[in-house]
Amino acid sequence: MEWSIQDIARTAGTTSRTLRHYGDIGLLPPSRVGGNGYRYYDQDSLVRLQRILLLRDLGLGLAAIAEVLSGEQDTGAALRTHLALLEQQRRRIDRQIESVRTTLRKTEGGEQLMAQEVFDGFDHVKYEQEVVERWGRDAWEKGDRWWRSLSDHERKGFQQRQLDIAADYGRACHAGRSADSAEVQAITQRHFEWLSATVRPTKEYFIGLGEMYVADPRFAANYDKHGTGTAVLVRDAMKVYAERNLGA
Amino acid sequence: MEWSIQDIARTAGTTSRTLRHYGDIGLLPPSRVGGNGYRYYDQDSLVRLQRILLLRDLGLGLAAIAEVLSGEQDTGAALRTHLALLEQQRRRIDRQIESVRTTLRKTEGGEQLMAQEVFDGFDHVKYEQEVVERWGRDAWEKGDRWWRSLSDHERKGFQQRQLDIAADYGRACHAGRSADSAEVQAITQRHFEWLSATVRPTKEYFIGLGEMYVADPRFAANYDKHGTGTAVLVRDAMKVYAERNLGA
DNA sequence: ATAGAAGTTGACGCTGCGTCAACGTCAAGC
DNA sequence: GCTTGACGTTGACGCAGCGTCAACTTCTAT
Repeated sequence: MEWSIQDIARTAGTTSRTLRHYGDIGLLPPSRVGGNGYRYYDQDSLVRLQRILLLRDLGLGLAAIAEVLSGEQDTGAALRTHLALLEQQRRRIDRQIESVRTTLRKTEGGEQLMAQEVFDGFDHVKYEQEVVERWGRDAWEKGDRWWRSLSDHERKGFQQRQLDIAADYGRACHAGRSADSAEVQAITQRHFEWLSATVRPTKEYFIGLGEMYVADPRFAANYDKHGTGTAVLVRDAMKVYAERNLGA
Repeated sequence: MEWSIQDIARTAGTTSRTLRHYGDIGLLPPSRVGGNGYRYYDQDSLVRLQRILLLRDLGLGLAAIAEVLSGEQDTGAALRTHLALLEQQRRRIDRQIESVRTTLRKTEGGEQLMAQEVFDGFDHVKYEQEVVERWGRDAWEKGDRWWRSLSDHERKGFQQRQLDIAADYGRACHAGRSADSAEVQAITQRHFEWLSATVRPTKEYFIGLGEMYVADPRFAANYDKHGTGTAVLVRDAMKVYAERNLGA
């Protein structure tokens, strides 16, 4: 028995375009092509098509399907590989959903849509290269191990303390305090302690970090959102603190 | 302050190609373009870029991001829409994972990779149009309601009985029984009863169904996998059964 | 002055078809 | 025998979001 392209398309629940596509890429050649160029399909074609569509519904790509059907790859292996891939996707989606929910809560709570608490949140993977360049691989690895060792709760707490510090800087800035004022230096003291949780900052490190805060808008934005100029104040305060309290 | 394209790309953790793309589509134009064509970005650009990347990490499309950032669409609404979309995707993935697992179990169990137990598994949605054409909308809706009313367990059982019947037909065919033999007619009796669970088949319906089994490879394959010619035997047996037992 | 790094503008590639466009075929009715 | 309409064909573009050459021009440092 032989069917036209539309016949096959309809019975299999797909479209003629798809069939021509499968023909073009050699996945499902017509069993016969008429002198007029018409494609005709037989029973075997249809069985093959069913398998293709089945695998496709499972989410496999056409290339993978071709491999399975040509027997180059056994079905079980292909499915297991694909399963792993699907599970990975699912985790990704789950993470995204979580992130979106969080972001949603934040924006609904009136917070600005801002970059994550960069660095202060230690997005280590993303900034690994940069951190390594600036402070050396040792510092990176140490910080990373430490960060990973924390529980979710601890991480949140750590970030929260950072947010509080930033907010306090902001208020001080708004109140017109100078970088070397006792008030600001007290905040910087907390800032220093907060940072000490990971690496014991040296004088240069601490000053350099301060400069980073203004030079790199990713960081600056996190402070300046509490008022323009806060980032500059922070930098100066850190410099003063370092020179007063950290040995050469 | 002003940065080159690479500076921005590095600090934001993306590539210059991406930035040019965003420039091309108007999502993030450079703050300045030099006489030599070089792109330069300022602090505002970077903040905007951060927001873009944040939203992108949440999975939003560039078009959606553009809307949000231009203020045409409020962030909350966009995020909620997106959240719904993500959840939908997750359900899809979950279903796929389930299907792949099932298929995997089946193929590992030695079963052939075959099209699902078509029709006999009542893939109603897929074949709705066809069923309606052949047997009318009433029959469809009745069958559909019935099928939906079943539990998963019941559905499996129903499919299993069908598989058993098909296998028995296959054995009878292999043994050379004729369509009007008592043995085959006994199987057909079960077949009829099985079908009666959904619609009380009329004579014409039952005969027509038999013809469908051979005319349509989707169905034929499900019988002929037990041996070539089984589908034909089934058709004939059904015809005999209908004429003997079903009133005009 | 010259090398090498970094910049530019195209343009193709990838996935899986949907969707025209422009044109040939075939069965049916007048 | 001609028209009509349904169905067929082969291109080719479009889509999302950049990666990846390619072929040049510019900046920077020696």
